[in-house]
Amino acid sequence: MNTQAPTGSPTDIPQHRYNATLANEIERRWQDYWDAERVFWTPNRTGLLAEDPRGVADRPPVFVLDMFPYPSGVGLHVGHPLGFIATDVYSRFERMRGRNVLHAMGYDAFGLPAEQYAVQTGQHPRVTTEQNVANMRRQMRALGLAHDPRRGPSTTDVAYYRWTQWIFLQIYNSWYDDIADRARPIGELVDEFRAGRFETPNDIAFDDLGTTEQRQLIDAYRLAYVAEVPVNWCPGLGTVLANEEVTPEGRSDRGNFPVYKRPLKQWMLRITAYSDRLIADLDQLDWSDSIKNMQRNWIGRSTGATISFPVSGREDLSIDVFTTRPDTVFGATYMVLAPEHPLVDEITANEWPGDDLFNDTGSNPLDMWKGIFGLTGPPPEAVARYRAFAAEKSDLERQAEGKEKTGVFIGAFAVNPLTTEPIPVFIADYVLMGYGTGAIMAVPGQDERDWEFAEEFGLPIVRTVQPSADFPIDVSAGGGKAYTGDGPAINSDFLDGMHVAEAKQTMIAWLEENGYGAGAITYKLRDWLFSRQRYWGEPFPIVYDEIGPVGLPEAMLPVELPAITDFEPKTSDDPDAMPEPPLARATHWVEAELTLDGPAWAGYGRGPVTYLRETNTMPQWAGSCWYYLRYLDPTNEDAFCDPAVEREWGAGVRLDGSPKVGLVDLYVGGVEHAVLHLLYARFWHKVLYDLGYVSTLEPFQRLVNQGYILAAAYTDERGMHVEAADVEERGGAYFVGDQPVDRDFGKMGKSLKNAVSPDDIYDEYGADTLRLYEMFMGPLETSRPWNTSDIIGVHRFLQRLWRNLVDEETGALRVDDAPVDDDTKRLLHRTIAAVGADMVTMSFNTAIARLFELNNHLTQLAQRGRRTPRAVATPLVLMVAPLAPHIAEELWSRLGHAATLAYESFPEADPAWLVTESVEIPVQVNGKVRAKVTVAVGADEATHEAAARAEPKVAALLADLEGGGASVKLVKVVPGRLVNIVLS
RNA sequence: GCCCGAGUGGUGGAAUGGCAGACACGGCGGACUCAAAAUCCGCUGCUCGCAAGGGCGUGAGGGUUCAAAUCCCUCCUCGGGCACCA
Repeated sequence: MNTQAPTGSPTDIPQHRYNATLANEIERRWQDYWDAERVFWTPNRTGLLAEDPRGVADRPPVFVLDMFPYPSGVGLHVGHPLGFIATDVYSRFERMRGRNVLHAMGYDAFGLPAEQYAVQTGQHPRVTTEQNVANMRRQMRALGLAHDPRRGPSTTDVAYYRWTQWIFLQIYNSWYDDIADRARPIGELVDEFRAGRFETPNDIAFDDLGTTEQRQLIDAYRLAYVAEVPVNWCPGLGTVLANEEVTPEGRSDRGNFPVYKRPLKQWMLRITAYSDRLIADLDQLDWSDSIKNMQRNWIGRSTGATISFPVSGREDLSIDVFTTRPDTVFGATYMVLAPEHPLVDEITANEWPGDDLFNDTGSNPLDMWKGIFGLTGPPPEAVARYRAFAAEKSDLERQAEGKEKTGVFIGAFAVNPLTTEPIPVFIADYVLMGYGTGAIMAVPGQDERDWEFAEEFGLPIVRTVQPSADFPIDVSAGGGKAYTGDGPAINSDFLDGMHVAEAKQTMIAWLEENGYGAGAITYKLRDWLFSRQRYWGEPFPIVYDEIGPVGLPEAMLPVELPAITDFEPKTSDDPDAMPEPPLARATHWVEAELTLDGPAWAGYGRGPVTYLRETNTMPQWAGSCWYYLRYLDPTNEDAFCDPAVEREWGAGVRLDGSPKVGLVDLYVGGVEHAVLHLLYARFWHKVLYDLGYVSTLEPFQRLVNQGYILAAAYTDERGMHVEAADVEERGGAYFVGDQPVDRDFGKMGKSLKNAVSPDDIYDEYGADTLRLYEMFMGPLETSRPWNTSDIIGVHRFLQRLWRNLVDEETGALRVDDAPVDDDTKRLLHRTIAAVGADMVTMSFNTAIARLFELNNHLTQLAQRGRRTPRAVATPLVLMVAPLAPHIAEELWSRLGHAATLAYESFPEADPAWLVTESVEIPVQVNGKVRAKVTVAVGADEATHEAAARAEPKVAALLADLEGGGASVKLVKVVPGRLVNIVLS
């Protein structure tokens, strides 16, 4: 594998051969040069970073962004930098296309691993974090990534998180105006109350309300608010988690600990206010359909209606339900509330209804309705028992039980407003408190879940949509199933005969007219749980008095993390343990005597008061919601980003030339952030947009999700992974020593023990080879297996490229200025055209293939004793530069250029050399290629046909076929492409 | 179950209606060498055939078309997302 001979004298190796030793020397030298000459310092047009020695600030702006990494202690493996290399190649290409390119790398450095390491070692997480950042910077530098070093903040920098806190305050100090459909400053809400445009409680004028009432009224509108909500409490981590951080199995995404639903007071961000805009604006983004679909599904918009069902015998009460099928109300034969629904306590009967209720049905289903929970006591006892049963079940158990329906009748009845019949009310855990109204009308005839429940509990089933002909129409319990398709309404009075869409419309109109409901939209998306009981995160800029939370004035930022020694959140196996954040132990910090000037409705103006600080911290997503904005203006101490600078970078265009709506031109990162980071960041950006701090509607215009690098992983007889590096192949089987092992493929990493370190690749081939190999493996978006033995191919290319320009023995340039033959010229310009086009679409693998072809052609010239023409060497080096920048800089320098090629123009193809005089095209007979003929470019169809018929093989075949009785039916000519002669 | 995406030589992949397998790895053969490495040249989808040449071929089956890896339908397999969301 080593490019040097393992034995033999050193004189065997030409002194100036491009091998790992030379590559490493070249790479280090050019990395030093780029730093020293500030080659990749990108100027802004205005503000603090406007210094512009190269005069490029007025070029069209392009902002290229990577999802910034978490600075882990274990360092990079070769799977990590795939996206970083791709954005680097693209950035360098765009710079050579005459753009002003912003490309930088920051660090997402708050979070659990640093904190857990701190817990183990007692070392402050800031220390390990900074070490890890330094280590990662070094590893990135070795790859030759062209980042502006001034623009790479860490989210843990106080100068950075000060602005994270500031943005949180903007969110806190805002409310969502549903009429204007945007966020507005909270002071304007007070204006609306004072002006009487918004109703106050009991119609008391806003200024006549007590301070507490004023504050509670206003707080209820804020985009950041404290609420007691059922949250995902993870005692094993000692913290609560966002829905997005909980796996479908009901465990923590990180650590895989069990997660329990508990009502707790927590900070929430009102992302649901943006549900519609988060869906609608996807249309203007250049993202893959799959990511857009994932976001749409996550937000989960459903249209339908809310309907009120009066509670029998309780004229003051009704049960509100949400349904997407208002056309089926005539088939609603029972109702189900979520077990924790607040109405349950109010309407649960004290006694089971008497037998007389069931006389007309002939049989008494009460015992079935009571089920196992209602057998031995009155309804309140059944409710209590069922609630205990449902709460005890973890989400995992629910999953395991599948769709087995459980529940219990609560002794109450509601009235179906359409049939006017009383229908029984149940509680069941298949109805979720968190969605819709937490209650449903059950329509077993048209809903599979309701059907199963109805069968289980002996409830009546009424079909209200006529099933299509191929559908089992047996509606008896056990005989049929729910019909969810379209068809004419039946058993539905005034809807009968209408199809679903029309029936829905008609029913909604009826409901609105008769006061039983209205059209409605619901979402699966919940508000964002924003508190974490951890140390290593951003402190909230919030204090509490006896009334509630108070936002700190901007002047009091940053709120720095207090120095403590015990970083560990209290973890437990006990689901009933309460969260206890580490910051609560910093008692001297928690208590703060402050004078906050401002309006009383915001909690201000109380003179010097001792407040208690918020002891939760923000989740890791906070810092990553806006880091790209800080890249624009990283040293600004007066604003998170100068609006003029944001406008400058937001003014670019999309690939098709139309104006962009997203700030970042190209964002590359892993698909694992499809709904977490990407949704949160869009939400924050839109709040900042509404408040006038940014000019762009969206953060990320074009998104590319890179695939993973996979690698062979090996398991022994026990199924344990073994170090892939220790495995040998013998006769198609795999062994560690004498032990046979099984091979499969998986994402490269620590857990599968199949990581390959970039350092090993540098040592053996150099960074340019690694860059080129990762780009050559396949399209950026697809996952592909790492295969160390394939690297030699791209390494050979670089060696040949070097050899074609530099004499391996003497180190002299072997380039001359003799005229270039036409074949070479045509190939050069075809290559330039193809590579340029591939760079735009980031098809780097095919761009590299084209460069191989051109270089192989030069190798063949060399075989014939021809030196490489300078007119080819120059553009070839420039085309290689974005992909393998170190060797390109070195060759560029040896070609006699004094300065970096980073700002040279990317070669442009001369159209004159792209056209040829004649072209070889296939001739098909009956759609099968039989021969090839050469025709002049621009020849007419008749000439094509004549040439095809004149071709000996074709002529012979035609004669043969015609002799057999066939005749020419059609001659299809696509000029310059092919001729197809069809006989029959 | 629902929603995406993918399936092409021994391998990674190319071709998005017009010559299937560009480019690369691997393999085979050759040149150079005492020899090896490195380098360079040639061949390399399967199959029948001494050859010339023929047949087959992009997960399976069907369809549209002069022409399908590419478009449509049905199915299979793999990957990803969601999942009692009313």
